[in-house]
Amino acid sequence: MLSKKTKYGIQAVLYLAEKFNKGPVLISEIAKTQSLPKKFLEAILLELNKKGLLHSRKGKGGGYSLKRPPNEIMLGEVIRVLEGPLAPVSCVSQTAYRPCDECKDELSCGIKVVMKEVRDAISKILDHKSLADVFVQRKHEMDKFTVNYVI
Amino acid sequence: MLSKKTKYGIQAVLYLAEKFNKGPVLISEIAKTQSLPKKFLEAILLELNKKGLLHSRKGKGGGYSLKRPPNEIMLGEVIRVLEGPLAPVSCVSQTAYRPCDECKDELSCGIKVVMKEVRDAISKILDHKSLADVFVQRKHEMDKFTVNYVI
DNA sequence: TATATTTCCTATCGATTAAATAGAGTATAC
DNA sequence: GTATACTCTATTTAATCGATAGGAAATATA
Repeated sequence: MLSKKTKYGIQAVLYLAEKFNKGPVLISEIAKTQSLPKKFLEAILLELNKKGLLHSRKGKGGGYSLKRPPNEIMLGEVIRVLEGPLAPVSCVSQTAYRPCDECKDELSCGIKVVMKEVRDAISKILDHKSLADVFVQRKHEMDKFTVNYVI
Repeated sequence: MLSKKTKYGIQAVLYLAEKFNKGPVLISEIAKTQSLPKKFLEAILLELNKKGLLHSRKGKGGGYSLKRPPNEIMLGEVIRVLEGPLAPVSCVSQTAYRPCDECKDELSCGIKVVMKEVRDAISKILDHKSLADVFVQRKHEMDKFTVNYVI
């Protein structure tokens, strides 16, 4: 299960995607409109910033913005920064490989092959779904439930 | 990332799968052969037992065994018992649906649709991979690295 | 029935992580 | 030079993880 930190982070970058090319956005604006705890959000954005997903400017007229356009930032990137590797076990992680310490023999492990499958399936989705894609999908989803009265 | 509890549990049921139809297996035997902390393993097996995956008998000649044959127990079941839902967010869980409390409006959530995709992809793998399947896969994997000297 | 065996149950412990907040520091626009 | 807004470090509280202890309950067998 994704942590609140990750969910907050995704909400925030989606908001920044919405405001892309409209100038810097204040942390407090994101916190207010998305109902997120401001101080916590501050830490989250800082982390995303350090990992190169965001751009920030201090002082008056400052704020946060996406470093790349929404169609070039993948959900997988955001999640990796805030939650860690996508892989269910570290020994099948592409970005953070580490042998499992419980595992005497990686070869005869058995679950490794299955978990690799899982990792690849997750990555196939999250590393190919951009913030822009999420927007389009959300739009579609909302339209399905919206009755369109055309006069 | 899967917890040690879950990994231990998987190791244990795989061992039980190996010993299926060969009578009850002692916790201490599993702990010893798989190098798992005995007391911790005890709690894990108890949980799997309560959720109906295992069969147990107390006293001399007792021990644990799989309640169903290895080809009828799916990895997904084991993981759900020990780790919780497969879904990355509770609002897309099939077995443990619960609205996310961060989420004002599930409809306009945006990430929900993506996470549903992820959940389905994970389930497609783990709910169709039985303990027996894992065995076959492990065998194949080991054979790939075994030079066969035929005299 | 007595006893050894083995799972079952409850409680507890230390360490780590999650979620959140506080407050001072630093850069920037005007 | 002052208000603004991000940056950094530290702390708090609660929850979870990993593990262990010790006795209760059930069972086989002598």
